[in-house]
Amino acid sequence: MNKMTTEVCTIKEMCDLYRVTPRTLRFYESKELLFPIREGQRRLFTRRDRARLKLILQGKRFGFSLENIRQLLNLYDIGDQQKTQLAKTYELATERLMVMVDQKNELTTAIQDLKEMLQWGEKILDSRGIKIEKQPKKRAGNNH
Amino acid sequence: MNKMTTEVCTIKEMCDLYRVTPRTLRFYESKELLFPIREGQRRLFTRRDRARLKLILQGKRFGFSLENIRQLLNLYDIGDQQKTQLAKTYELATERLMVMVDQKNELTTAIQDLKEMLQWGEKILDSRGIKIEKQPKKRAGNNH
DNA sequence: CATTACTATTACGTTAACGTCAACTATGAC
DNA sequence: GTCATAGTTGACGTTAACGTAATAGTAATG
Repeated sequence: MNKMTTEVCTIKEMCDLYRVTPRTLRFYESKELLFPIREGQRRLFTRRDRARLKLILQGKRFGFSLENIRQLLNLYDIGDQQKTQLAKTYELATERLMVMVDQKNELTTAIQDLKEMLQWGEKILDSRGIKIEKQPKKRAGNNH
Repeated sequence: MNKMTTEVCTIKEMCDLYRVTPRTLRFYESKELLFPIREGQRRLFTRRDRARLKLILQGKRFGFSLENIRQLLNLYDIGDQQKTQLAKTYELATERLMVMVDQKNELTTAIQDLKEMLQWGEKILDSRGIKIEKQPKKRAGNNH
């Protein structure tokens, strides 16, 4: 239609933009999460695909399964047409939120329990004159 | 030795005591997490096995992998003999704790983000006159 | 003796989300 | 032509922690 090639991007550009692998994008397409158009054989990802991918990655952060995300994206697409769809999306998100809150609570108590065990261990070690090396603030983003 | 059959218990008794399946116990044995003695073919779980199983289940709560738990149990068994082993256990637990804290933080922000999305959704739904059914406080501990 | 209740071993199935590899195709540079 | 680069499809591999048969043995009970 026009020359704005930034309207679509290749698989590699997508990978660089969103830090995913080609395999991931093809996988998402096979799962009907993305619908890149084809230029011959090649995939070209549109603005819509980019928007969807953003939502997919967000969804993963929230712990939704890909299948769940697919459903949510479909509801999104239908959009305003059916009110009930929006409510359904809301409901799914609410359920997910409750699960996450539960997980957080479990994690909180588990952390507490483990901390107590560690304190107990410190006493034992200390009573035997073993020194505890305090971890030197492990660096995040360590490339192996 | 004596008549106290409560010293050891059968696989079924173990299952009832710790709410696991026979498959799980056999699996743990195959992974060298448990070492039941044999009466002919049958497995008999000793006090030691019960203690280990308790620790295994605790470890799972903390998110340790079974392989990790196996190593920890081995260190436990060796016990006082080698000081370094205790320190190693302590170290592993500390690492695990840090991972858990990270997870909790991620979960906390994810929850926050999702809550914001939900509030946004509520406004949209509200502006369209769609009523939101507040979940009737889902019951925890629901035995299916 | 037959049935029922447990148990054992072996081995393949499950789930999610990709990774890895092989074999091919298409395109542009030189 | 041919080398390099990027892309494609297809299919099998991976990981964890068991689940699920299928088959067989053993023991107590009626």
